[in-house]
Amino acid sequence: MSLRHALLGLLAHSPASGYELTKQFEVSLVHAWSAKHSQIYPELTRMAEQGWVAAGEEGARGRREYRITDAGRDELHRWLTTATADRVNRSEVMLRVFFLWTLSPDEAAAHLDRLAATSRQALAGLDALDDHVPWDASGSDLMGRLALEQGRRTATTMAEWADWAADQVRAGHDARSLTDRMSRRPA
Amino acid sequence: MSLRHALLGLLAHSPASGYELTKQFEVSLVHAWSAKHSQIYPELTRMAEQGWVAAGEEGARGRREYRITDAGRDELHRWLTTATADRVNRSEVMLRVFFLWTLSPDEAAAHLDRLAATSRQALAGLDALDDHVPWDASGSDLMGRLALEQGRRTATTMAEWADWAADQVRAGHDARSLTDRMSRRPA
DNA sequence: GTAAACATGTAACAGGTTACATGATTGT
DNA sequence: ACAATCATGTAACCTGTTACATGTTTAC
Repeated sequence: MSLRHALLGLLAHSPASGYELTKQFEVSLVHAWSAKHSQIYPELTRMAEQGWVAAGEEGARGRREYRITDAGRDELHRWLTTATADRVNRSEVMLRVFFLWTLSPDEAAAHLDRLAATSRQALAGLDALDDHVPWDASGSDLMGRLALEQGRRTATTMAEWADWAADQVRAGHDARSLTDRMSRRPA
Repeated sequence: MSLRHALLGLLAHSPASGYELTKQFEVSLVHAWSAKHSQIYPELTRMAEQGWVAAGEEGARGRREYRITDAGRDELHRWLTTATADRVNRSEVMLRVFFLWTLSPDEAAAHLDRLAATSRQALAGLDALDDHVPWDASGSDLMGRLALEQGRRTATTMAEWADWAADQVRAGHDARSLTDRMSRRPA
């Protein structure tokens, strides 16, 4: 389960309340993982029982701050260094592509055009995020910037692929057979 | 829910039993979605109740074949053409990257090297798949090849990013501050 | 005073995985 | 005869989302 490790990672940076952790999922971590408060609060309770985190005194407005324990840091390190088979990619976007053949060529090409536009919008959003985040020289901000760059490259790749795929579909529509025109990777 | 639509998409190609659909998830669709037979069988029952698919007679070994109905085709078309906000990306890979700062620079760089290697393995797997699948000129095979190309491009992007990120981490380790050396996108 | 933000929790449900359970047919 | 593959189903459990529910503090 990744949620526990996401929480450990956030708490490794500094102690925080469930409320604050929820906000961090909404902002900094949103492109990698997400979680609602209704999942986070019970999870923190279980992690405290397990000894990975420790709950502090109850503060103002019932705020309870959690801090990571040594056992928690050990578990975080174990999770980061033990190679685990990654869970299968689930992509609704790609699922749709598989079934685009059931649409008319015009509809399919339009769908791919929209996909390219959406990817470029996502890219613009990441650029804007980069501009407005006050990055410092800390290790965690550094990794945040590496992750952001990954997002940029992935969004760019998706946009360029969608352009290419739309071209392929349109070329196939114009000619007798799309297959003849498919550019395949060089042998 | 995407499972229903994945099943509709597969049945749009040809009628099939739950068993056959399960196999198709394991093979052709595995890079886009996955589902176990224990999820597929009850889902087909519900879809039949809803009128999106129709169950045929029970054949040998209790085999029951489902075919898509007109209502099912309508729903598939609606799903493909109605723009739906894509569910948030969940990536355990990127989640780990966010927390690499808790490791030593050597460990972090090694992690990114492994990530690059894994991506190149995935790329090789996709190339092998392309070679051994008997593609024909049908629309569904065409879309399969477009999706495969997307996988190739994404894997390549990930590998190149991981190489770059590992360099950044190592450069930061060698120098006083990693930030000075981070290449940022041009304004 | 009142709206916004802080702060925490529970319940019901949907989606998905693992494990349990059974039986028929085909190939060797 | 035995193993592999075909073929279907249920139950328990885990993860995650939406909705319900409550009370405090700060800023205007």
